[in-house]
Parts: sequence; C-alpha cells; structure tokens
Amino acid sequence: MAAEAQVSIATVSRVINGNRRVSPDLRSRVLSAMDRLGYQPNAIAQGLRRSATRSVGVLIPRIHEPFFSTLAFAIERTLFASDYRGLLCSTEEQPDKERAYVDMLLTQQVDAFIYFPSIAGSQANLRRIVERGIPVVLIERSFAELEVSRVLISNFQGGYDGAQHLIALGHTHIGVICANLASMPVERLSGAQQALTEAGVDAEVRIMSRGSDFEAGYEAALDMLQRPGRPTAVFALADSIAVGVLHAAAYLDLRVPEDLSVVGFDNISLAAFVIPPLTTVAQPIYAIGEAAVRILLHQLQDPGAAPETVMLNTELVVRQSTAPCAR
Amino acid sequence: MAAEAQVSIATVSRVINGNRRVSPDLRSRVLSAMDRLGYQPNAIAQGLRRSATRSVGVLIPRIHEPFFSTLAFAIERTLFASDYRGLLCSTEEQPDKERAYVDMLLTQQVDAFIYFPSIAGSQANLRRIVERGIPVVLIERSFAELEVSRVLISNFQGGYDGAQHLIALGHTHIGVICANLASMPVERLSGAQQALTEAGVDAEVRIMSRGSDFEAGYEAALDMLQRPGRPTAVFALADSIAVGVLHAAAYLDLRVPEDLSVVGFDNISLAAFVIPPLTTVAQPIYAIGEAAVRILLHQLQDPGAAPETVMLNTELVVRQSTAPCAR
DNA sequence: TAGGCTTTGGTAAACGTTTTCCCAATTCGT
DNA sequence: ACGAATTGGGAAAACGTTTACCAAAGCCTA
Repeated sequence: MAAEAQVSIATVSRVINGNRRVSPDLRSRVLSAMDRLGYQPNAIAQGLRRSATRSVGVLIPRIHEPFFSTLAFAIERTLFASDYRGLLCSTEEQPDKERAYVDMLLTQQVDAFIYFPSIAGSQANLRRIVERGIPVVLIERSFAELEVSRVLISNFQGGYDGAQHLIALGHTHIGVICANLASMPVERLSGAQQALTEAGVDAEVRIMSRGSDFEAGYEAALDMLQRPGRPTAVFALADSIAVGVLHAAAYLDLRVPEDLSVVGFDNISLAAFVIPPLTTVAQPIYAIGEAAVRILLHQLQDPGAAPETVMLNTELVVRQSTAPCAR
Repeated sequence: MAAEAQVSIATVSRVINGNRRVSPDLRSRVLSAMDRLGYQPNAIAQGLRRSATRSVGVLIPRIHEPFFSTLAFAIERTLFASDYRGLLCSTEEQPDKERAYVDMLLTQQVDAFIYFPSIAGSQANLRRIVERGIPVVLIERSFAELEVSRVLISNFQGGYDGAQHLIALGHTHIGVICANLASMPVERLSGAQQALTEAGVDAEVRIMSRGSDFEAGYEAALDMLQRPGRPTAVFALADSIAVGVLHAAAYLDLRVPEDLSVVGFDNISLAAFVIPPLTTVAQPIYAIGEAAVRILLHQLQDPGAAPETVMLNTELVVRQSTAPCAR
C-alpha cells in the first residue's frame, strides 16, 4: 500500500489518522492509492498497537426474548453512534456459558463491558473483569461486594405500583407470577408483596423454576387459575409471562379483564398489541441502553473516575387488561 | 509471562497451542505460571499473526423483531459450539448502516460473514466482501450476479400453501398483507398470488411501505378491514404483521376465526401464544441458522470449495385462527 | 548570512503473538 | 562407538499498524 503510493508507511498512517499535516500532493497520492487498492486499515494491527479495540462486550441473558432483544438493540445502536462496536452475546443464564463469553471477550481485548448478569455465577466473572481494571456497567443488578457502575430501575416501586393498581381496582385476591429469582430482581417481587400486605390483600405468589418465556407463564397461570378459589387478578412480573397468562385465561374461557385482570412488567412493544392490550409497568428500555453507554463512555474517557449509578423510573401504563373487580 | 515460567516465549506458545511436544516439566511450569498470572493470550496479537480471528460477522436486518432475534440466537449458538464468535449487527435495512457495518467488520478482519441482506443497497456491499475472497453465506436471498453460498427456504411454496389453506376453507375474498418488498422475498408473495389466481379467488394485496412490525400490520389491516366488502380471510406474510391483524380485528369487533381467518408466516414462538393461536407457515428457524453455519464451516475449511446452496422447506402449521368461510 | 525555529517526510522501534530456523542433546541403528 | 535420526528448546523474523525520533529544508530574526 505504501509502495503503491510511493510513500512511506508513516505517511499513510498520517493521512488516515490526520494527526499531522501532510502536504496536499502526498495526501492525494495516498488517497488515490487507497481507492485503487480498496484498502482498509487492519483493525487487528491497530488494536495491537493502540491496545484499544473500540469494541465493548455486551452480555445479555436471553437475546431471543423481546425485552432483551430490544435492550440489545438500544445498546448496540447507541454504541454505534459513538463509534464503538457492540459484541452481543447471549449467555442464556448458564454460568459456564457466561464464563466462556467473558473469557472470550477478555482474550479479545474488548475495551469495556455492558453486563446484564444472572444472579448465580456472575459475581466471579464480574470480579475477573474488574480485577483487570476494565470498565463495566451492570444493568439492573448490583453486587454488594464489588463497586462498579450500574444502571438500575425502580424495580421495587414498579412492583409496588403494579400491585397497587390492582388493589385500587378492588381486587382482594391477587396472584403474582414471577420468573426464577435468579433471572429477575427480587425487589420487583418485594415491592409487589409490600403493597399487597399493606393493603391486607390475599396474595398467591408463584415463582417459576424456568425462565420467563410465554410457555412458562402459560403453565404457571394454568395451574394457578384452575385451582378452586382462583385469584381475580394476576400480576405477571414480566410481559412475556403476562402473554402466557392471557393465553391461559383464553384457554379456560376467562374473559380479560371482566373475569380476570392482568398486569405485566416491561412494556415490550408487543404489550400494546396483544388482546386485550396489556396494562403494564413500563421499563424505559431505550433509556436504559443509552444510560449504560453514556456511563461507559465516561469511564473510558477518564479511567480514574469513580463508578456511577443511575436510577431510572418505571411507569405504570394502563391499557385494557385491567378492570374493577367484579366480585 | 515467559519470564515468570523461566522459559522461552516459544515454549509458552507451544504449550498453549499444543502443536509440538513439550516436556512434562516445562509444560507444568508454564501452566502454573499461567494460572498465577491469570494469563489470557492476546487474541489481537494472535489474529495479527495468524490472520484469522475466529469471528464471523452476522448481519441481521432488525434484531428487535422476534423472527430475527430468534434466528440470530440460533446462529450465535451454533457458531459458539464450533468455537467461533458471532458479531451480531443490526442493519435496520438502512443501506448506509449496512455499509458501515460491513466496513467495520472488514476492518476488524472477520473470517466470514453470515448476511441477511435487504434488497436495496446490499449488492454493492456483498460484492466488496466476495472481492476480498471472504466466505459469505446469504440467508433467504440471492443475487443473480454474484455466486455465493445461500440458505434458502421455499418461500414460493410457503406462500402458495398459506393461500391454498384459506382457499380450501372456502374463502373467496382474501386479503394479503405484505411488508415492503425490499425486506421480504417476492417469491412469498408470488406463491400466494399464484394459488389465488389458480383458484380464481378475489385477492386484495396490500404492500406496506414500512417494515413488518406489529404497528404496521395493525394499520394496514385496519384500513383493509374497514372498507366495504372486506375480505373474510387475511394472509399476513409475516407473523408480526399477523399479530397486528389480530389486533385490528379485535378493535373492529371481528371474531377470529368466525368472522375473519388469519394466516401468518414464520412461526415465531409468539404465534402459538396469541389469541387465538395463529395458523402460520412455519420457517425452520433453527435449521436455517444451523445450515448457514454448517456451510460457512465448509467454506472456511476448504477455501476453494464451490458455493453451496441449501433449500429448506416451510410447513403449514394449522392452529385456531382459521376456519371455514361462513359466507 | 549564520543560527535557530518550524515544517515535512522518513526510519525504526514497539505492540504480543506465531512460526520458522537452527542448535544441542538424546536416542537409535549398525 | 560412530553417524544418523529424532526430539526439545531458544533466537529471531514476521504480522500491520502507531509513534518517537531524526534529518532536511525552508523561513525568520538578529
């Protein structure tokens, strides 16, 4: 390449990076040679020399679930706008897969991590990252022991609000369906429980062993709604669970919201389009992604900076899956 | 690192790569030193020297849509099992973003591409990849001009089958809703049209300008169903469109399937959980991802190999959103 | 006009590996 | 017991950049 333009490699580098003046003559020689050869600088070599790759590892529990794919999308897009590449990895909440990815990304010399950890097994991985002094921002989780940047949402308040909404509608027997606690912040559940006990309302909590897909929500709801003395309202602690609940209700010929009120959590785009449109506690998905990237850029610019935490608020979005209690 | 084990760097390399015998003594010295230092080989330097990165660029149109996120998941998982990293990129069908990603991945020296191109603007990008001699496998698209490996599905047959199903149920006025043709294979539409004309059935085709999200499907369906002489059945050429159609039907107080039959396309996991469960033409999503990776590995192992094409079949899955025509 | 500053270009070291080449030591065959 | 073959190890080149340093030339100022 340098040969093609009959110029030194240093000059080529300078033209590309524009970090020193190069005479118009040489510059145009280089530019046209680049064009002729379809030259692309080798980022591998750049990374080696600069020891920075402008890539960040993005670890997401289950990329195929709507909430996570939307979040991944938001992160990736924001990163891209700042000229960083996001390496999306789906950890499926398997600690060993999570570990394999962390290894891989570390080996790959990513500049930073955005990490949506599962509860079990993530702490050790996280420690390995921070020990290397690589910036991380955690999403929706914190580990008491380690001081790292975080984007949190008001899970407790959200749980409280969702339950409160059902209580205000006069429901006195409320079911709560919740994913495996390893894959969902407990605060969300505690918030709901607090509202429920404050109001002295009958609560029936079901914690699923599996993840929060449609199927799991469906099965849990089926079981809950078929027992005698079924609840008149269900608070599903994730929208995909709520979709399963709606399905179960339809299967059992229960009308929503007349016979059963349903509240979800997340506000994935699907929530507005199921039938009936789902009342849900909205997470600001795009804002979460943007905040995570923003914090990360701070840390990257100023490696000495103290960890930052930003807290974003959930908001109850009332649609048509909830109604006053008929009984 | 070599110093820590009191051994030459060549020996370290040999222990790690196991490409030559190293005496047990030295090997264990190296291994324990690696352990003490928490050493990770620098993939950047490896890539530079080996000019192979064991990473493949995965270009997906809209990662936040269920079909694509599931496909991405399948690809990533299969790649991972073969010890390759997938770099997921969401091109959003914007030619300039697509180009930016191709540039970036080329610069990043990925070993190969899995490319789900949009129609417009992808051909030039594809050409830049193949000119460099980098293996690519295209998903669900082919460009006559360029000879590259492909995973195709029987879109024509699928379109035909979906329409045929409605015809067999006695529908004589059928609406077809289809995403922008830049983001959907025409064959799917042609297949449907062929079945329709063969049967001499009234068809009303609506091609949306926007992508295939719930919202777009909803709006198109609303418009189609509000006109006088509305169809008794709708064939939505993507499940997310179908979800929008179901929503529109509910909004207009049309019962599905009594007043309106709906057929989708894709068989995303949601399809079984909407109400009513959606009859749809299933794509073998996981098989597509696996086939793409399999072909890619062939190409990678044997760079001279001729491009391969595999064709996978769609299959009609009958659920409860379709019924005999009542009129 | 000589000495110093500025500008512009080139040279070479460095990044952390892999790989090639070569040497020494050991084993083997005769 | 001697040469050949095999084995285990190190030294150094190579990968494609960036960057510190150097040299030459032009320009200013005293």
